[in-house]
Amino acid sequence: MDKQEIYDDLKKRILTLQLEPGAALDEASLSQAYSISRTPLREILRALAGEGYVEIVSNRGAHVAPMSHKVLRDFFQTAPMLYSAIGRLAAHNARPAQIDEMRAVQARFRQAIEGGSSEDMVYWNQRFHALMGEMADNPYLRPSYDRLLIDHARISQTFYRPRDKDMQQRTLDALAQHDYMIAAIEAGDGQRMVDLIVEHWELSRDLLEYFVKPDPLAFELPAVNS
Amino acid sequence: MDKQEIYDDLKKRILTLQLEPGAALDEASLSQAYSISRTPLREILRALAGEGYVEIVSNRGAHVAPMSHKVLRDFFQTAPMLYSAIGRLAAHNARPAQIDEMRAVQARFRQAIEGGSSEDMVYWNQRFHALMGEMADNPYLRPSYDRLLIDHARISQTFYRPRDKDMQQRTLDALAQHDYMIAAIEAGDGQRMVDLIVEHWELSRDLLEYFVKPDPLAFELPAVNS
DNA sequence: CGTATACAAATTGTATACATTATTTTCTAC
DNA sequence: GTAGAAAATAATGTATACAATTTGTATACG
Repeated sequence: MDKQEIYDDLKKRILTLQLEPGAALDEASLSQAYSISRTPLREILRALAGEGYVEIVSNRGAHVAPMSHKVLRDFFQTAPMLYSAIGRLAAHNARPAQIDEMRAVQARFRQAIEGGSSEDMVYWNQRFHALMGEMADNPYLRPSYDRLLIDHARISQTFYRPRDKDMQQRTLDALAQHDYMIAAIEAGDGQRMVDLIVEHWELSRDLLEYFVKPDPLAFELPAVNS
Repeated sequence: MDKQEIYDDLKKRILTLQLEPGAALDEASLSQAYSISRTPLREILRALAGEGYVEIVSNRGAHVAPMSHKVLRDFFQTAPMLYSAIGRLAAHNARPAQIDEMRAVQARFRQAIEGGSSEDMVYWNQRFHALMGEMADNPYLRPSYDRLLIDHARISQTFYRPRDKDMQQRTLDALAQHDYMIAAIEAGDGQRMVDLIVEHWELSRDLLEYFVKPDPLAFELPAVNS
């Protein structure tokens, strides 16, 4: 494995929760596992920290970025705005080669759904949306957007129930929405894209909010939307 | 200078254009200048790359993040949305200690204006807005917001004319708006904050757009809001 | 029995030497 | 004299050794 592959491998393991949120990333073990010295491994960890996959505290090493309760609140608060903005820009700025690549990724996503591998599903879905971020071609929005995608992948993985019929149907709906998105991007239709993104988000959000109880005390307290 | 100080020093030099966009950052020279070895210096450069201050290309070293024409277009397209979102959140989430710190920073900004040092002005204005980003306390929005602030500082510095009477007046207006913002944050008034941010942005934008021609072709094309 | 302190182990941080990749210069062929 | 290739130079990338910091453990003391 060269440096780039190690980098991608760690990303994938974090996205698929093979490396759990908060898990310690020991430099010595990792460098031994990947057969490189600590120096380049440290640089990889620092690059991952810059993208939000990892948190580093001075003299206390690197840990997989945690998923606290606050993270979930902020996630639901922030995602719709950024997803819409990225979607609109993607429709305006996507290049033909990128659209081809998106079709290829979508095909892989479809395969993963048919194959029933939830890990692959989460990964190729993530690749689909990451590619949309590339299409948007806005260097200011991307770092935030990509961070949202990291946690979106991890949250989905956490709550996914492959045996649940309802959830299977929702997954197929999401797959179909992806196809419509590709069409909207190809047509350069920004408004259509925003509508699709909102729809897509609501599907995802309803699924997640079913499992996420933002406040465990809600049962004992009056139900107030703060 | 310890590692953190070197890190901060490089940030400051990039923000104030002492290190120009695109300038090469040679590892050997820098490590010698700061009296540390190349290993920790490389880590600093990689951390700066993660925040958008620096761009690193494999085997070709680090350069100060460039300021292309496209960057300017994207900047004007993206800033209003993120600035408003951050402003609203800051009003909702600011903690008393942060408000105190903001007052201190604002005092320094006022001093810089009175002292006439454009470098200090840009720096303390940047600190003011960066602090607002901290107050907002949203880990997803911050990386994008901070990147916008980097280029905002650099663009301002590029076009600032300290002798221009009109520009001096606008600077004083901006200073006053900062005071109103502190009041809005203290009152927890998110909507008031958004209004102030929009006003503040328009002041800044008008100033910059006077110098920046985002699209030389616009003159020949019909004026369309795409 | 709980707490504090001193020592030991483990982990991260830094410096230096060496390897690899880019770039520049120089030489040769045409 | 120019173009191309080869060598020299200079840069970045990696490995290893050592230093500093943190964490864990044992023991002494209240």
